[in-house]
Amino acid sequence: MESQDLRKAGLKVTLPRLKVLEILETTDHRHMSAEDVYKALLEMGEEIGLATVYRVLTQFEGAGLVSRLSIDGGHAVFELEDGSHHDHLLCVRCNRIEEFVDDVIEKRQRAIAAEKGFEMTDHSLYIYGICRHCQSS
Amino acid sequence: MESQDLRKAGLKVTLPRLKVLEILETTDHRHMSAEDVYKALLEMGEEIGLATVYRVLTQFEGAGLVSRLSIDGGHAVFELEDGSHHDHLLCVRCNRIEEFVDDVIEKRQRAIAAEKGFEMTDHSLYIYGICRHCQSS
DNA sequence: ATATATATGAAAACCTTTCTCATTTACACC
DNA sequence: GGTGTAAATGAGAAAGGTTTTCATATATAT
Ligand SMILES: [Mn+2]
Ligand SMILES: [Mn+2]
Ligand SMILES: [Zn+2]
Ligand SMILES: [Zn+2]
Repeated sequence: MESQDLRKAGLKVTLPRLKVLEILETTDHRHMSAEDVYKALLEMGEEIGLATVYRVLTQFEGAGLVSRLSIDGGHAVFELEDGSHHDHLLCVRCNRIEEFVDDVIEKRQRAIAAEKGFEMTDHSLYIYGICRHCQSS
Repeated sequence: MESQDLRKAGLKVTLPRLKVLEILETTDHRHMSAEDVYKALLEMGEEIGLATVYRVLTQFEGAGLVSRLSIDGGHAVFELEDGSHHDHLLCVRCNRIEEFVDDVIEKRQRAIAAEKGFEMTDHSLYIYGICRHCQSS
């Protein structure tokens, strides 16, 4: 019952919010831009404004329901938050996104921040490359 | 003699290009946005268009003379290329940028790409935090 | 010196994201 | 179930960084 998730986050339960959540939960593209979500909703026959999609996604991010990736050069994609941190591999040919977790890297990052006297608040790591699928074509 | 660098890159030797190069070589802010470079040139009394600065920096990037960092949220900064790869720590309070190299992380990235079947072409890693200077204030 | 391909500056266009504001809606309360 | 009020919405304008357009100027080969 996702209405509860919204209430818990202090957000009123509105149709646009439920619909955005529904898209994120049912898509097979785990990582979607605001535009992607917007278009998916239009195709579903929903009437929604793009500004609302941006607002709702930003609110969801604030509520910890989704997380935002800032892909190279001002283009954000969103994904449902699953509680576990991970980083991303991006195919430069087809834009496929894969996920990974690496404890060695996570630990080294903390060590580097400490060495440099930084109180680490966050990090972003993207590996770019050509995915298996695109190599054979 | 930086004229040679330009010629080697197949770029005509023009005043705007020489001046942008000069700024990058003499600034004490190793990482500068296009706007930073533009303003520095205006203060020097140079007449140059912002579009030219963007163009020249992009050409320099193509020629391997500078590298571009895409900071979180559509704002690029440039630095003179020194041949050696490094990653960055960014202070979220004062925007200070520090550099680091970590071979363990570099190696793990290659291993992860290989595991996932990616032919790695590049990567980007930013550690965000509060710098030493900003912690005591 | 001349010709020609290339570079420049100013302004307009671009693209993603945010803001404004008039209108609609959710929900607490009676 | 109505009502009031604060919050949410949609349309379009605005923002902010970057790129494009196009007429003019410049570098370089001959
Ligand atoms: Mn992900
Ligand atoms: Mn650097
Ligand atoms: Zn691919
Ligand atoms: Zn700082």
